[in-house]
Amino acid sequence: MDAHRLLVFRQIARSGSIGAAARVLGWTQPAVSQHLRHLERQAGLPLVLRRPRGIQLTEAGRTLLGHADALATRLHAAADEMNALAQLEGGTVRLAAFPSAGATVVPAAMSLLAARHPALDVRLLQAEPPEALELVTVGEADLAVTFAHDGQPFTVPSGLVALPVGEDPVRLVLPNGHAQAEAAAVDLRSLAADRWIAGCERCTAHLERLCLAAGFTPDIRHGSDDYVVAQSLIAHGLGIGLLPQLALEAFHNPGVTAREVPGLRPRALHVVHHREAGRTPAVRAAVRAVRDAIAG
Amino acid sequence: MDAHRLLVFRQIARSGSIGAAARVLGWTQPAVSQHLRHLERQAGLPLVLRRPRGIQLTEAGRTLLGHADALATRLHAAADEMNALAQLEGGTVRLAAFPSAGATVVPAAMSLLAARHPALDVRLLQAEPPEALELVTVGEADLAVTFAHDGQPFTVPSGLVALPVGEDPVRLVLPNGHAQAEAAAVDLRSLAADRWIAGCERCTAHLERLCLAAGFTPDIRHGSDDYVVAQSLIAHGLGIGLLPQLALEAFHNPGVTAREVPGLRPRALHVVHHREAGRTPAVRAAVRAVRDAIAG
DNA sequence: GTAGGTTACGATCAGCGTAAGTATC
DNA sequence: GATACTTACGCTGATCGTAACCTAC
Repeated sequence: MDAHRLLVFRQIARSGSIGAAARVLGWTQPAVSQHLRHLERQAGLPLVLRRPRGIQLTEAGRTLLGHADALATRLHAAADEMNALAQLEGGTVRLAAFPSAGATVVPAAMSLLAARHPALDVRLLQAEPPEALELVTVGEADLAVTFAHDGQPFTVPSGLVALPVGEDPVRLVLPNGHAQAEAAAVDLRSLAADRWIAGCERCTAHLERLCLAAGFTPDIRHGSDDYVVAQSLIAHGLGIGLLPQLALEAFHNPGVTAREVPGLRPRALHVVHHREAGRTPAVRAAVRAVRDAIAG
Repeated sequence: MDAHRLLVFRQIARSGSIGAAARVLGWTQPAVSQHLRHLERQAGLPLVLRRPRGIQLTEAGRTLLGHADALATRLHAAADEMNALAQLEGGTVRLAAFPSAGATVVPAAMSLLAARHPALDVRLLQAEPPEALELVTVGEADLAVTFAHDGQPFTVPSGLVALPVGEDPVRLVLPNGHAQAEAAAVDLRSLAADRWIAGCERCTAHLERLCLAAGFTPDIRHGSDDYVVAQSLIAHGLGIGLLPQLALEAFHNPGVTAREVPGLRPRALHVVHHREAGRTPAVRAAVRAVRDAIAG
């Protein structure tokens, strides 16, 4: 059964004659006649009775018309739904973001998205960058918000693309009253003797790389990728650490002081999605919203 | 939305890759790829994510797949139903027949049809030939069983075709004990003085034409197109008449005697249907059954 | 190398239009 | 003659195949 012919047949049935159907379709009469002939040959049955003032459906024709109507309805529904998705009048976008972004810029971005496209369903999944990339790779998330420290090679799995969406300065975090808390200019070299609190795996690597460049190996006593825990450890004088600005925006323990370190490069923020997803309106809108939330 | 492309897309989704879909379809990979590209362009959305070992559906793709599945199901259902009608594994045929046929050959034909095609739904409508033709013309019956007396022009409305299916001898019906009831050979001329019982309009015209040819005008006292009534009138000695053999087979009043009249031509029996209906299997089967019932 | 996919382009065939013919009113 | 449809046939264009190329593993 050829669906196209079925739709032509439907027009014949609705118009009441082959010629009328041809006029509606913008075709000539023989073109429509041929379609009907093919359909009847394929069905092995006459579908219409040719009468002087038009056609009349046979039993087979009435039966087929029911199917043709259902077909047309389906096709329209499909087109409508595709249009809704293209116009962002529906659909879902799933964001995977690391915690400090999930507590700051991502909610802001989601709020922007909700305002711009109320019908869009936005969902947040919390995941550190490596897991976030995996979620996108396997299709459980549409967009990952990730970071990469300066000097760390930032590569994404093949098939994915990363777009820079901003930077996140890295601060030195000291307990209130620390010797360097009020110094004019902070230098890592002056902290070689301190004890350190490390963060996530990649943050720890970044810290070690920086200290090595400054001429010492940091004495890392504790580690936590939870910025609330890290600040608490620091506030209790158990060590010092580096924390990104986003983490300090998400939560700032009053017992700690954050200092800018000259020469300390910010970490880069990216959004990552499948290469093809860059043409999905919902993903594009989400990317714009994340970028605007960071810029705003 | 192009239905054909949708079905190709369905195959892609089911196969898990464009190449696999191409193999199933017996096409090359680029052919399938093009279909997908057109579909994505028309939808304005990516439908699949191209991954190293095949494709993965996007949200739009999953949505569209649902519609494509529904479409395929419909098309199969339509084909199945057309096939059932073509194979006489379903469907309806409506017969319009005049009373004496409806009481004799048509039930026999319906019985034959039921035996040959148990799933076929056969319906009988009783109607004198002119009305039967009208029923077929307007589509309320598929097949008319009609008769035409010898010498009567038998024409059917345009668009309809008539097929001869047999003959029905016309008998002279006399009350038992009538002078001619036991004669060696009956001659209409010997009945010029009798009173007559006429039948339906066309039968009356036929009777008058026969009598005129025999040299007299019949003294018609009563008329009834009901053969039971007519025979009752004759049995009571109120007149004599002509009745077709089918009417006598349907009902024979023991008070009447039927005689063959040499030279009296039988009436012709036809089945009539729309020209196109001649290719409808159910109608063809019904025609065969009527013909076989008359011949058997 | 193998597997999956795309782009570019040529060739073929489905399908529409034109023209001519049939039938009914 | 007007309307409805079919048949015959030519031409165009959608669509499929071939060839060349890209990417990932």
